[in-house]
Amino acid sequence: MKRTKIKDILQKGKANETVVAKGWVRTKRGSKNVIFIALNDGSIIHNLQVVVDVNNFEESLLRDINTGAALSVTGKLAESAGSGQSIEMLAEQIDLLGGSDPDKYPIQPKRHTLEFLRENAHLRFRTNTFSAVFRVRHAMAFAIHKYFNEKGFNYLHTPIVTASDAEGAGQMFRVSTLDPKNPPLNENGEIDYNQDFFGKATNLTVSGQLEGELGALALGEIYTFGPTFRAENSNTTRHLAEFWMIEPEMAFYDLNDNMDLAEEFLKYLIKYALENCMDDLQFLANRLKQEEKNKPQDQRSMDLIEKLEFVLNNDFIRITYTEAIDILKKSKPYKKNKFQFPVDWGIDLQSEHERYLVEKHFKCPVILTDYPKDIKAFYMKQNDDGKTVGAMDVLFPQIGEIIGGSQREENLEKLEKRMKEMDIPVEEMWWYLDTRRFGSVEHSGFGLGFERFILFVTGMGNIRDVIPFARTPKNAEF
RNA sequence: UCCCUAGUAGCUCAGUUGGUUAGAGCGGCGGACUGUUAAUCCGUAGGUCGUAGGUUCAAGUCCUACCUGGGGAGCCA
Repeated sequence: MKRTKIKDILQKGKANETVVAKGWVRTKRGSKNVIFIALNDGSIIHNLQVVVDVNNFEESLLRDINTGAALSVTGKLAESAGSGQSIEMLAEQIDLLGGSDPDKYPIQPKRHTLEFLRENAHLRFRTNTFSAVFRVRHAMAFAIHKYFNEKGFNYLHTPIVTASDAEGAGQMFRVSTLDPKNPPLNENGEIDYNQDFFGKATNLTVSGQLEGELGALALGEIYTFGPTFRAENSNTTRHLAEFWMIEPEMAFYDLNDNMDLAEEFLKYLIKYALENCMDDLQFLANRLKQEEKNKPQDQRSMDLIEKLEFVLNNDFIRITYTEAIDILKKSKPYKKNKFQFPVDWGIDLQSEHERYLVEKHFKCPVILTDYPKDIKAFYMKQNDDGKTVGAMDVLFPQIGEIIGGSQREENLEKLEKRMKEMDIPVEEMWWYLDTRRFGSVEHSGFGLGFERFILFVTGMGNIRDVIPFARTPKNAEF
């Protein structure tokens, strides 16, 4: 007999039907004559309650059914006599597929801290919280492809190994096959990368954007969705050394089109989550409530599902950097000297400023546009005022910058001039500049940090808990 | 990288101004219980107090360095 997934049993199973369920034991409890096993197979957050008449089974088998063990159970479904579930299974045959020593299995049937589970990342999928998080993560990855496919975007695979160090997005991981103990040297005594695998120094990508632009300026609209690597020594709840990024790039889009797309895209994903992941979201919402119940009222976050619905049903606020500086200068914390960092036109906004705008002033996602050119990348569209560029950052409560994007400078002379000003090697970037030489058009794009978005949707607090195996400074276990 | 903070049983933590044999809850194990919901009740085992130095008659407790975790900041997605 084929196995039936527990999701299907719980949602479609009928009394008196005989089925086979396979899964892992969450808890076992019971008395002299009857034992209850909570069985979970990852298909849904809920467990199947297996009812075992002790007299029908070998004592040694029952002894081996411990938390974490894998079972195949055949039995008849029945309306539950207990109150926690509507349907349950009366076991007729139980096979122990894989035992689990209760003395050594780290995941106990009790509350664990997220820190402990992070150190047991190989087994944390077996908890309610992490199975919920990773089902939601999957659903969001799927919805991303679905959204772009429906809009006629092409999924473009940009390279993971790159020779370009001009992307300007931070420190890179070197990729090399040279002997680290005895690398070949050139006349100047420097490492001779001509002898390396690719004949030049190469790194892991920090962004697929530049290659993405090449695709967009022919295919029209493309997006990338792949791993991204930054060798920054960042130790925060929202940075990873290896993370996944979605980067759409569109020809014939100006900054407003870009913002419209970003907003529509985020709302599409949130709607998809609400329509397809309700069980998991409900669980995560409760988890968050439990976690925060000891906090004072004003420090608790909004109910997760209410928060998602709020973002879905409200327009994002769109203001310029200049207007934001104005608002900050008129704000209470500014006047009372509560900000730690200065607020002045031309300097980048600090976390505290962004949080004030999003969480206190507007209480809504905010898109900031038209930043001073000196704090933004070389490729951004230079505005007519000569001072600002057509950048846009989407700021979310708690997470901060979730999207960073811009209209791209399509004018060859302006772009080359800016590159020289910022010491970007123009000659090496000949392939990028060719798009401006031949049929250059207005175009735009942005990058969405996938894990930051998953933080928002799941209500989790640490980015290391929304990626299966986190890579952070001093940590590449598993 | 900087600032703050923590490291005591499998897990979560308590351990007073340094002072005899280091505690609890949960989990594990054994037992009880005619259907439980992270079951309940009784019993039981389990600890080089992060590592290395130092101060002291005496260090889980004080000092120094290092390692690791957590929070915040910077860099950014």
